[in-house]
Amino acid sequence: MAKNNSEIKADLRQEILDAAREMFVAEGYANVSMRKIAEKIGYSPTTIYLYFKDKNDLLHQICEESFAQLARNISSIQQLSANSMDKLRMGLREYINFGLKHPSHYEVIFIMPLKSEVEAEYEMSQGKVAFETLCSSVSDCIKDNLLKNNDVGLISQTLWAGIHGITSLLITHSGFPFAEREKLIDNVIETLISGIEA
Amino acid sequence: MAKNNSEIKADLRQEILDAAREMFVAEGYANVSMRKIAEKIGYSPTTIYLYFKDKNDLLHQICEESFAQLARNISSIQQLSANSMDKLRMGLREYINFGLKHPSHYEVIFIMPLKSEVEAEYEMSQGKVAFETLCSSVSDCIKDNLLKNNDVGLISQTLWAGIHGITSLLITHSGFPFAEREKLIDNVIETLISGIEA
DNA sequence: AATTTAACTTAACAGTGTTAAGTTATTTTT
DNA sequence: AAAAATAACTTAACACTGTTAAGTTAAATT
Repeated sequence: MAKNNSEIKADLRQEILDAAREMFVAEGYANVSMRKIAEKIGYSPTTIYLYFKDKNDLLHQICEESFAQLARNISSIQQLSANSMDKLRMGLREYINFGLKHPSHYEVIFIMPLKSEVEAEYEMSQGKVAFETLCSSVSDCIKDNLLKNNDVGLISQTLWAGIHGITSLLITHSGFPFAEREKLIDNVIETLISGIEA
Repeated sequence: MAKNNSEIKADLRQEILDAAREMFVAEGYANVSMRKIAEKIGYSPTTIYLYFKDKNDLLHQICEESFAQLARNISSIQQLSANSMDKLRMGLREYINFGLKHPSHYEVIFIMPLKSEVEAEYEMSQGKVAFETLCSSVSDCIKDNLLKNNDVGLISQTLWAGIHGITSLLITHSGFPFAEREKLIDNVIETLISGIEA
């Protein structure tokens, strides 16, 4: 029943991550202080620094987890038995849905600029996995001769720009009088698909 | 030679705006404190609060100025003698260029989420002007029967999503191994245009 | 000449991220 | 079994932050 010490230690790191993620999502990164996180988990603020370099590092670790989740979601779509173009469409939609379902989270991951000295080292290491999943979906469409261009990287980055654009606009400019949400998202995806189609 | 008092007062507001903009651009909104701004202009920190409600308000006022500049830039393109589709293309490119030329500035305007109680009141009052300039450019293309859809708002929002996407990605994910910048921007614009074209 | 107003400052509050030093309990070594 | 080392955590403090209430000083108005 009782956990031994190493389990408790391992748990504490995850406990901090869980508490921080929940609070970042609920109140926004800037509005959550190390002291508040510490209070929530019942430790002193400085304990967090035993597990994470600083507040930015804590954010980065949470980003990694979320990137990994998004990558799994998109990846599982690619294993459905549908044509490559429809799977690409579904992948794009999953990306947007992921962002809109976790707006504060998406903000933290993709919108907020994370300037850290060590950022270059591990930046997007899981984010790259998610992007590469998109690339392989695009690659499948190219193999099926469905696109007018065969530069996988260029097309994938263009698609990413499009879906990141609509996702982040809907999140950060919530006061703007956008068209009906589903209709707008459909239009963005169909415009992108139609723009790269053969 | 010497300015009278009302001129000095009027100047001080602009002086604060100029100093704040320069520092926000150079160091990022979060890294500039009211005290640093005050020191730069040679007044006490609290003086700023005589001209602006709070730090967020100061940011909003700067945004308004920049929106207005962007709107003028795009608007002047629409008065060239070229076909409506090319002018639309040039407008899209001007938007992206504006963002990349003033990355910290763009960040402050379009990327950073500005949650203020009074935001809804004046949010994007100049931003709307910029957006409406894009709308009228789209509208011209529709009049010339060049688009496959005639929903001006929907198309404009889709285009905005695309150009905002590439601009903000290039700014905030500068560590990502993007394709060659000009090639990528061209591809985004051509994909969007080709996606809405008749 | 007295009063009001405008423009600005001082001092302070309540918070922030972060660090250095200290404590306590457990584990390892002798 | 006693001593030393380590791990896990806390206390106290530093140097900041945005913001406000109260105070000052000089000019304009009555």
